[in-house]
Amino acid sequence: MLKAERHLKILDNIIENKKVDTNFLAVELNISKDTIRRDLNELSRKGKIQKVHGGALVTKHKGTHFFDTIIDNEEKKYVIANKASALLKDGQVIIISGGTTNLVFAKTIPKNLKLTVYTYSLPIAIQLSQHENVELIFIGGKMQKNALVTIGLDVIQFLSNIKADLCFLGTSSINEEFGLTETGYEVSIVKKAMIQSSDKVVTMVTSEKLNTKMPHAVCELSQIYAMITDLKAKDNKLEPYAKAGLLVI
Amino acid sequence: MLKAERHLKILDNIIENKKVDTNFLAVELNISKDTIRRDLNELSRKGKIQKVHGGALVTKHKGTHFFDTIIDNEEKKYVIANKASALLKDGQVIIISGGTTNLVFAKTIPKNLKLTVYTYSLPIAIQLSQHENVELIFIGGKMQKNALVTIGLDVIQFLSNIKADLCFLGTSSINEEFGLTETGYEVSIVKKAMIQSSDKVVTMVTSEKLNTKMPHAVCELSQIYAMITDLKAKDNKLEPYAKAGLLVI
DNA sequence: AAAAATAGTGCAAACAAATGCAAATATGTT
DNA sequence: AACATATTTGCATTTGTTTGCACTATTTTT
Repeated sequence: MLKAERHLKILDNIIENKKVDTNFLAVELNISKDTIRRDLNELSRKGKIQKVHGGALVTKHKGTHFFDTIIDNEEKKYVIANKASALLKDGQVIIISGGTTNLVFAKTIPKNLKLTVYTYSLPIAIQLSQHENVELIFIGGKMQKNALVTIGLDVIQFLSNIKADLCFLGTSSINEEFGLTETGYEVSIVKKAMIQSSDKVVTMVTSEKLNTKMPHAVCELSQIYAMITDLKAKDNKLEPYAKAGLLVI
Repeated sequence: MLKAERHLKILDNIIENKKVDTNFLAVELNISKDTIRRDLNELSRKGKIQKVHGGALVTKHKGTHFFDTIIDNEEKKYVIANKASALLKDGQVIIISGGTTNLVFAKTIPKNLKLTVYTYSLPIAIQLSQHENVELIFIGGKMQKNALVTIGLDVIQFLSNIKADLCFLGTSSINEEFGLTETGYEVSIVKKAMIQSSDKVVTMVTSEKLNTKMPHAVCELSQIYAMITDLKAKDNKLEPYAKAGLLVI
């Protein structure tokens, strides 16, 4: 059986049952569990399914509400988010980009902290609208439906008029040589603008995105103030970044 | 059963009953109490539930259930929304203001209609992000937390640069003599700007708001093209408005 | 204050996932 | 067709997770 054919069968199965089980598939499709796992990894990377221990689930579990969207590596993201929250101080003006890491970060921001927050992410705006003490400014523009963030000229223009203390960037990819890179062109442009509008840039990276590279450049390592990961600060995977002068947290 | 699957079931259960009981779950999901406890701990760490002795409770945040917020007079609003949707045509550019009537309206917009929609309401943006064929532009600015809409100079400025075919206004109050009026000053200003930016203004009014008045003026009846209510078009409560030249629907 | 119920902890067994490797298969090039 | 190259697959090994059990600690009830 062809790999692509197998993938389709797996997807069918997952849609029908809302979940799928590695062992079941191995028997059903008559192939080793290893291969099934590799298939699930691949489908998960493409965002078609949500991989979990023992199998996978449909990406959007319909019927659950907005905040319950399944978040990849949620544990890791909470680790990162908590470290990030520790950087915040009363009275700061910050910019938060999109992505699930930032969404988790928004959740962990202490409710008593007085902040001014700029964001262009709809889910983050919703989250922060629950924070009494956050003055929230939403950066308007054309909505990108999949990511639920605004993009385009309006966003860039808006950003060009503000100056924040900190900018928290969720990160597609980071790499010693090329710095931050993004999958999408438009998002890369917006992130550049965010960096221009902030004194210090903090990037949040889950460990599996370390040392990867995407097509669209955002910035060099030298422009980044701090990098937060789910790893211990002295993990030797992080050594090159510390050497490059980043504050590794 | 997969662990992740179990977690979803627990969440479903908890949302339905507002609470959940360790023993019950152990029997229901056919797994040891130890595991249920571990599950509850994990979900609690993620902030999805609130753990208590013997089980767990829902974590309630205002606005958590965006799509099922309690809507006053929901029936009436669906009547209005359906009439409003009938006015829409492919290719139109429309502005939608805030409020629950407009939220219901957004829900009833046919998914196959190609529209460009400007809005400054977070819940409406979320709703419309589910509509494949709607090009959605969010009008940014400072968020007003209670109403979940943006307000202020940025909004006015943004509106001054656009020109829409139709503008759908949710309405606080309407009155033969004073026209549309609003509770809040800032919202009244924004609505004025919306009217300026549109060829035609459609106002949606639930019948109990007819012939009432609020402190801040928005516009005269003469500036309105159509008024949609939950009543029959020829209901005699609506006669004065028809006489004033409005298209009463 | 004792009894009952619930919760936390450490442990070992079962199970699942990641990794490296080599054989098998597919793909591209001359 | 023959060859080199790349991809895919299964296996063995290592590493990490999950789970029930026995035991202890804590909380609730009587």
